[in-house]
Amino acid sequence: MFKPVTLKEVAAKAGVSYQTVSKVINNKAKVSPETEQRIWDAVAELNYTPNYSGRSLRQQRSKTIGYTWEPSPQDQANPILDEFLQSMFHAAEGKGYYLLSFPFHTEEKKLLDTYRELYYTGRVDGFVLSRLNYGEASVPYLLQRNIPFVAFGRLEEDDHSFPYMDVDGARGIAQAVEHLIELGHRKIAALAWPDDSRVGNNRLEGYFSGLTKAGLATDPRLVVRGEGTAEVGSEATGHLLSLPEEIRPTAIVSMNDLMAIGAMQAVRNAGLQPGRDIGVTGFDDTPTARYLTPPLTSINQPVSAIGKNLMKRLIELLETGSYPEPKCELVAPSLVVRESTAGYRPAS
Amino acid sequence: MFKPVTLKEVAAKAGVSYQTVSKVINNKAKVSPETEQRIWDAVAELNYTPNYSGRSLRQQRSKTIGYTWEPSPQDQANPILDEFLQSMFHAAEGKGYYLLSFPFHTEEKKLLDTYRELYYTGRVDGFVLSRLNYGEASVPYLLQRNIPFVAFGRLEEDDHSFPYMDVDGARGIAQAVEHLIELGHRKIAALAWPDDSRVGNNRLEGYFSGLTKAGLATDPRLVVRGEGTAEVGSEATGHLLSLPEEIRPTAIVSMNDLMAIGAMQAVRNAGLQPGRDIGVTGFDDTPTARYLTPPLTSINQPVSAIGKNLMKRLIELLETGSYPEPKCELVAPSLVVRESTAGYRPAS
DNA sequence: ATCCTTAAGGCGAACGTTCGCTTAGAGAGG
DNA sequence: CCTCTCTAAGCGAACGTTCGCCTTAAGGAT
Repeated sequence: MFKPVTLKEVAAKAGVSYQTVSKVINNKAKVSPETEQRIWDAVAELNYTPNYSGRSLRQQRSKTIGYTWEPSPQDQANPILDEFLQSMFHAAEGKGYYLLSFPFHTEEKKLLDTYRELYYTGRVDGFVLSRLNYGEASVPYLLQRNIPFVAFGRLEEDDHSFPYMDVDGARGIAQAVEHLIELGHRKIAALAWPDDSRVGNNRLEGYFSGLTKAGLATDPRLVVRGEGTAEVGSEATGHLLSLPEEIRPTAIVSMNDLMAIGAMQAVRNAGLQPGRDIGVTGFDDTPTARYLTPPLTSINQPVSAIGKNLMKRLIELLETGSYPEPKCELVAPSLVVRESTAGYRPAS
Repeated sequence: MFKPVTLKEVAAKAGVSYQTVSKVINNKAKVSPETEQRIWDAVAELNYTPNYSGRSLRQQRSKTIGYTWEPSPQDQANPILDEFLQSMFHAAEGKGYYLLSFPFHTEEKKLLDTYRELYYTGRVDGFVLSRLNYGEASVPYLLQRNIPFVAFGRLEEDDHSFPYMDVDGARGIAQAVEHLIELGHRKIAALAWPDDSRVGNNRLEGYFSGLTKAGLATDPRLVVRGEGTAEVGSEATGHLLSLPEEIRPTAIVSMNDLMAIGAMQAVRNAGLQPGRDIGVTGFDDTPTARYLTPPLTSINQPVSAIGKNLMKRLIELLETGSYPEPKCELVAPSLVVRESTAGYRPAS
């Protein structure tokens, strides 16, 4: 391919041993100023670039972080992927680290094998995980082998066995609930996920706590569970709107934007106007949210901050051997109010 | 970190020289079946994993491909990123290649420097570029240094100086135009991009050719240019709808979905119904498209096929030294018809 | 004069591979 | 019985670094 310039050539040009050149380059040198200058000149003149393989072979570290993620279905762009990736490798760059991405395998064994191979071949020094769910096999697998990693998301509410950062989903939904109550809503329904979703359960918790905190009763009939798709959101909302007047909700809190989109469709189908007649909120603040009719009130996650921080901490773990405190951290999302919760006019 | 298992340990266990183990592992061996079995047993027992740095140092290749991309603004998710990345590293995996992603620098010198560093340190063997535009400095930079790369997108219509795959944007827009003509539209407008966009110009060309082919006259007053945002789409459409009756368009072809979203808003603001009164089409088939009211007719790019193919070809280039024919390839996008072009009732 | 310290830089070794040449031994052919 | 060929495996070298110890010379203190 290309003729690599090596330490030896630089050394020859500068009239020193090649090990001395190495020392100068790595700032570990005891050298006279003149020699140092000669060496730097030679480096510049030959356009010397230290060879990565040689370096990592010697140092036994790859300065590379592995990351994989579950691909999104076609109708549902991953709203945070771009931002998350960008924030991570920007944080990594300054320290000389890069991000290696690799295929996500749904088959568990294959996925774990990929982790194993990447780590034990020395291609990566550690991993970033994301979107964890109950029973995620990767976590114990990596922990058991002492493979360094950090996660965006957690497994159990109070599990501090591995370093992570996560969005306080309960807090976010609670904010949405408070916002609706402030607008005058009293009967608020929730579109929730199946109860095998950790993230879903956490968010739903915020729904209950938000209501309770405001002194409102919770009603199991107002909580509908299903896959987080527009279709499910629409059907569930149709059902909610058909409830008898005295319990029929005037607002709907969804655990993600997609369900909220379905909800708004169902509201319109029922001849009602989202926002004015029925308040609707989402979660994720997908780019789509602002282009819906009406624009959707949603909850935005501080993705960049999380990516940057996770990377910074992982690198610190790799370089110092210990993870900085706090090992686990929750960050608050922020409510973005749009017209889907504006202009509510209580019927009574 | 971890105690790596080396060839020598395997060799000791199998009672052969370590070079022989290497040969067996790489299938370059002339060894007796029994010895081979002994070696494989030892490999399995010790859980041997060949060291990546050692290998790539010796072979002078990293089996890694670099990729960077311009981050999307927050309100505008990159509709193809996930699919493109996934398709690339799935195609790469089988051949033992992985994808290294790194920060995109808007500052040209810094970007080129990153390319240079990654290549000359031997961290990557080549690159994938995407979203090229006129005067893209990376292309000549890489060509001049003989750094291997492939591109998603081209620079000039008939430039075959580097290998690429691209979507035939003109063809896609022409399809949209044909579709509208078939529905009975005769006055069709275009929301185009500024003329410094190669992609935009290419797509716009399809608008003209589509009209011409159907024997319809083109009218410069029906072509509005601007940044590809919803705001611009909306304003431009407002302007188009205020044109005198005899030239006022009944359909609007946009160069991307975002402008089409704006267009539909403007149509509704004018008291008209997108689809029935004014046909609207987009480009990109973003996930948003199907959740708009009404769902947006758009043009879908075969992203996965492109990613897979590009990667396959780049690897072939790297391993054989020559790029497979055809060096440059255009692929046709497909029109996805939805309600924004359904139910048109000519006023006359 | 002798000893010690310090600055400046040399040098051998090792990180884990793969490549290509060499060699030992067995069997075949004359 | 000698030579040739072939097979199975060994062996030295090299890929480009970094690490830690060693050497040398100069200078200062005693």
